[in-house]
Amino acid sequence: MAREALSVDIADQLRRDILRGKLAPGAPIKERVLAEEMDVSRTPMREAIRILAKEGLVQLRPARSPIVANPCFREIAESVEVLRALELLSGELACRHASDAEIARIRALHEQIADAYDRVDTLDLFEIDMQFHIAIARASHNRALWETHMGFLARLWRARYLSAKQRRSRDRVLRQHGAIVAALEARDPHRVKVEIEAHLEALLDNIRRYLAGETAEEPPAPEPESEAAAARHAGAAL
Amino acid sequence: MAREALSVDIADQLRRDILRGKLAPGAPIKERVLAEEMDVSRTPMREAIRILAKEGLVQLRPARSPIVANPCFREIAESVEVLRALELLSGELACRHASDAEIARIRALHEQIADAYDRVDTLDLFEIDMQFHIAIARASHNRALWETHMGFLARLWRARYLSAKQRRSRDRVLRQHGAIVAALEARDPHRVKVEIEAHLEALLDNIRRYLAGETAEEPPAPEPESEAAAARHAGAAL
DNA sequence: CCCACGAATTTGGTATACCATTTTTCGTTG
DNA sequence: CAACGAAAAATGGTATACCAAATTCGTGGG
Repeated sequence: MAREALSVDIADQLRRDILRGKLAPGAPIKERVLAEEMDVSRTPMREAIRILAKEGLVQLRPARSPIVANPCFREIAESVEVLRALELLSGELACRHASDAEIARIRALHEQIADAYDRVDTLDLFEIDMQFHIAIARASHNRALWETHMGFLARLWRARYLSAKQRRSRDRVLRQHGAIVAALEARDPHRVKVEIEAHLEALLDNIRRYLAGETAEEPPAPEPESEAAAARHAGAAL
Repeated sequence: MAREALSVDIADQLRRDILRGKLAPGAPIKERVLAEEMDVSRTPMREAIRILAKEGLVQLRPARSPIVANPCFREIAESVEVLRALELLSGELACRHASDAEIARIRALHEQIADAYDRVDTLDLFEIDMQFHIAIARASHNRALWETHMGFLARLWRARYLSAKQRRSRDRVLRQHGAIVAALEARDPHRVKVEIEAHLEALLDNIRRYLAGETAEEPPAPEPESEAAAARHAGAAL
């Protein structure tokens, strides 16, 4: 038994393809062709698609090909709002619970970013950025929190990546990261909160600017999704 | 094509069985026997199990039967901490974005609870309680928020239910609900925040009391789950 | 009597085949 | 030539069969 996994490998691969743009937003995900391309059967491919759907990277449609999610600005902004709440909590808890070693690692990641700044390509840089933010969430020592946080990072990967590509914002990002690290080292929850908020505000600005006038193509959200149907998630239909 | 569904029906059924206690915490979920019991094939049963796993109600183990999640107090407390952040944000946004009709519906649910107070059985009462909290989250008009919020409600269903069963806490719960509704009607974010915080604090107290000395049977968390493996979720291994 | 080793069974993961619905295309007709 | 309709192709959902790993239980040796 392949100890827990072909489907997650496929999911990883798909995720990369989506985030790298090989599968454009809005593109259909045909499980048959993708399964053949990757030389696996439909079953694990199907599971992989579900995994990505839960993460919000692909959108399932009843009796239709799933498509690569293509969130409008409003949807992105809503996710960022939740991400803000999660990161603020992470920061607060990290001040209380993080070990010195964990904070040191966060600083190390920050310096790694500053170091690689204009040596490596944006995507590689962005990977470290991701690790930086994940490390903060993990430093909260709250598993439910960092797992959820990671889910939102994945969901916002593309938007964050597009934001990070805008070179002129890099100085600001670097400064903000530095400020966050310093506040963590001081274990000053209020400063951490302020700095994280500023960082996310800047992210939202970048995204807003990027998406300003372009894709007004998609309908806001044709899906009705009745409250009753949605409520099943919580077992409300018990 | 049964318009997107058998697996979610099964998931609903399983969720009910878990929450109603038919499948006790720690019990193994054998996809073969459950599939036969429900007279479906293993494929959709498998998908259903994954759905519940993502919700945190069942726990997948590599090369082992999944088991019904049996979180220890620490894990519950961590989830409640995240739930607090989500509900605080919900309350704040609801103050700004909720329609009067939505707030009226929240009050109606509150009064329905007060009404049914000691007429109906705890489980039915609890369903309404669930709807009450979901309605607040939905009033935020932030889809990502209320979906995530609903996920945590599901994850905490059992703990919340056990808390709600303690009759002597019901008066307090009712008072707190009333205070939350009043604060929402006044659209006073600060009051909403205070009241929600009190409500969740009480919840945690109840759970703590309930689980006080009993199940110290399970190992804290034998799963190492390397950071690298976990980081895949966020595409960090890109 | 206990421990160790191995075979059988259990169980989850994967592949393949089948079915139902939807979409598309092509032919016919007004 | 356009529009409607039926047939065919495509696609996702479900069922079944097969495989490999892991646990378990029985047996033999110490």
